[in-house]
Amino acid sequence: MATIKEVARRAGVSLGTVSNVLSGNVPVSRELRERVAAVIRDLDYHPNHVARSLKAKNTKTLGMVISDITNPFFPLMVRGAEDAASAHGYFLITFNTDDRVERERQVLSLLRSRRVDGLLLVVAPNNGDVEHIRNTVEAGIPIVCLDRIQPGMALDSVSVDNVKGSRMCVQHLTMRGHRHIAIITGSLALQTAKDRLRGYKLALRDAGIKVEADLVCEGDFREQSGYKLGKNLLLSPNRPTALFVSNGMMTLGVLRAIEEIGLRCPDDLALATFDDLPVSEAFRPHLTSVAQPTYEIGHAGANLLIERIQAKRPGRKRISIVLEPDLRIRESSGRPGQYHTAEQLTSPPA
Amino acid sequence: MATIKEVARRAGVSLGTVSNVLSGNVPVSRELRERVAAVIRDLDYHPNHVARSLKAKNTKTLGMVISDITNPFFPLMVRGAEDAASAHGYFLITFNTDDRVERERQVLSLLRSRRVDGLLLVVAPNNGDVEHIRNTVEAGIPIVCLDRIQPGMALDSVSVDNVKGSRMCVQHLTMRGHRHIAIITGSLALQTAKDRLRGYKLALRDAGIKVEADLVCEGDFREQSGYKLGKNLLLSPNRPTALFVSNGMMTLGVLRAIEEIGLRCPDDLALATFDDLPVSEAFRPHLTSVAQPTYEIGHAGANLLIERIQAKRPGRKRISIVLEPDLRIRESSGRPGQYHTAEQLTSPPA
DNA sequence: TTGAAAGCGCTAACAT
DNA sequence: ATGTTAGCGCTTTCAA
Repeated sequence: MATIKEVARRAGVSLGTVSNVLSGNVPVSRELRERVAAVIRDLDYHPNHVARSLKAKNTKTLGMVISDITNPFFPLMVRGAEDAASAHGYFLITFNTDDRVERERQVLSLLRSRRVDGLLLVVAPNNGDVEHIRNTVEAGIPIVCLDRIQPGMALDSVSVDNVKGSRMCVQHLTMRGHRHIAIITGSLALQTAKDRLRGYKLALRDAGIKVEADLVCEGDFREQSGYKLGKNLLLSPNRPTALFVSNGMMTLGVLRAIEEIGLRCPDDLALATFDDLPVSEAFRPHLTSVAQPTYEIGHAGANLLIERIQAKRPGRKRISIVLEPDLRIRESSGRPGQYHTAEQLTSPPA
Repeated sequence: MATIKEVARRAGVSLGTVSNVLSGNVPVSRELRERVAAVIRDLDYHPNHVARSLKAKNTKTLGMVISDITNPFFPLMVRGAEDAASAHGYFLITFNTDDRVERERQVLSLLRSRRVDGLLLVVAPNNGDVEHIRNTVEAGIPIVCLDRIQPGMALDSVSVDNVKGSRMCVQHLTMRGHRHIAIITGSLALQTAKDRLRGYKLALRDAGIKVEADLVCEGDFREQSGYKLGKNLLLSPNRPTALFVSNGMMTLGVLRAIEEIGLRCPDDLALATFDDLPVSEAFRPHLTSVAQPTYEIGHAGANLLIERIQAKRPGRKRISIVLEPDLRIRESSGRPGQYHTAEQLTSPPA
């Protein structure tokens, strides 16, 4: 592979001149410029970005750490981040942690060796095990948390108002007349999951409904836990008339459970969920859901990160961008007035 | 950020010794080893991989070029590639081209500047505009094509037997009794799309059915084209009794068209499709489809690429791995014997 | 076993 | 406007 030296030799100019032609920072005479350009084309020369990075002490690369790209929630977020990064001349390297802290630790270490200029981080559930994150911050690497925020660690973040979103959504269920509303939460080691639970409780309180402990089930944001907990819930003697699921993947599991048991939604059970997955129009029933501006989270996150890197947003003050969720009322939560008899609202059919 | 020099100074050893401790290639006395290790921990030292790359003339990085990560077909493929890359100590950088050649050209150039060790490439529809790919190969950068193969360019590839897959699938439709079977193809600038059309034609021939030109519609593998062509087809006087769609995204569009028109599937129309998207269990009707081993394509592709890079598979001979598709018969193509009256099979209801 | 030093390809400061 | 050169952080000879 050709080097800048080779180009200089063939064009009969000095190495610095080629560099100047390339960067455009220093004026070069028309003649030399054209001679150099011609050689570059002939040789199909591509400047060695590795060498540039070593010299410049930056890599124009961002690291993005998510749980799993095959979770349909993430691709839009990644795409948003990538588009923003690209627009500013940055590369984006994405890593999956499968929500395991050990893997997150390992990934951060690799990314630091690669000298990424900054990090977009969807934290794994960690129960306070954040040494690796703290070290990274101390090493001077800017971090922007996406989607989930890390409590107790003044990091920049872009997230959604989870409390508000689930509160709106559960409120919608109470307004349909439900008083037996269950929730399947995410792992409560995540602030996101706690917040969504909090919104649920607030909505119940607003409606003067007591929280029933056996209607609150802790899942882990994965399909399987939605299936299992959904099945338990729907087969239990205290079957709820409505179910709020804290994310889209678990809802897929719940749908499977509903079908297996042979219940009909929304007739036998009203369903509403956090997340409106991209292909959800093809789901039946159409799901009432709280949509997040997923692309925007990634996009705004990358933009904020780049501003931090370029120190256009200096200072120690943390920046938290909180985006608005959007309640989309559809088929799965039933029609207005559908649920109104005492039996329907309080107990399952015999 | 600490350097190897700093570590050496603090440990009171030479710079080479630290390097030897790090690599483990050269024996170092226990004492020095421990002293160095301690300093590394204290300083939270992370070896500068950029410098290593410059020296070593490799980056331990693979480039992956796909059309669009938000297309649900790709995440599993990317994950497969990433898992394989990770297992061998490689990074994976993913880029979207949105199936535009100009963007592909640009991306390859960026990737070459970054000195990736090899490329995983899902080619964009290009009508022979492949100069940038040829240049990359000539520069000595190994390329493995995924999913789509590039005709006329002896590149390594991992793909699926598209002819066989669509032939099986359309054969299934003819065996249900259909004789008016339409196809929505992908962009015929792609070999993949041509192959799936070929399988369709073969299946018709097998069943002694003539190809009707107005039942063959060229789309572009995107949702919107499925919607539009689906709508045309279903509203045309020569409405087919069955429809084979060449990929999953276009099928989403077709489902939307079916719903808007108010047709019932499979009763009014039998539907079958290439691709079995990850969340498709939640679709209604359940789709009869040809599933591809998507994860495996990415995984095998990355493994093959790494073998090429490490020259464990030397020689000029091209390697083509062709994986088997899997026909999954479900609800959307109807029940056996469902379609048997002459009217149902030849003309739409008045 | 350990240390010293050259050099990977580039940028930028300096000299001409 | 152009050329020369030091040095980014590392690996890898080569010498000691």
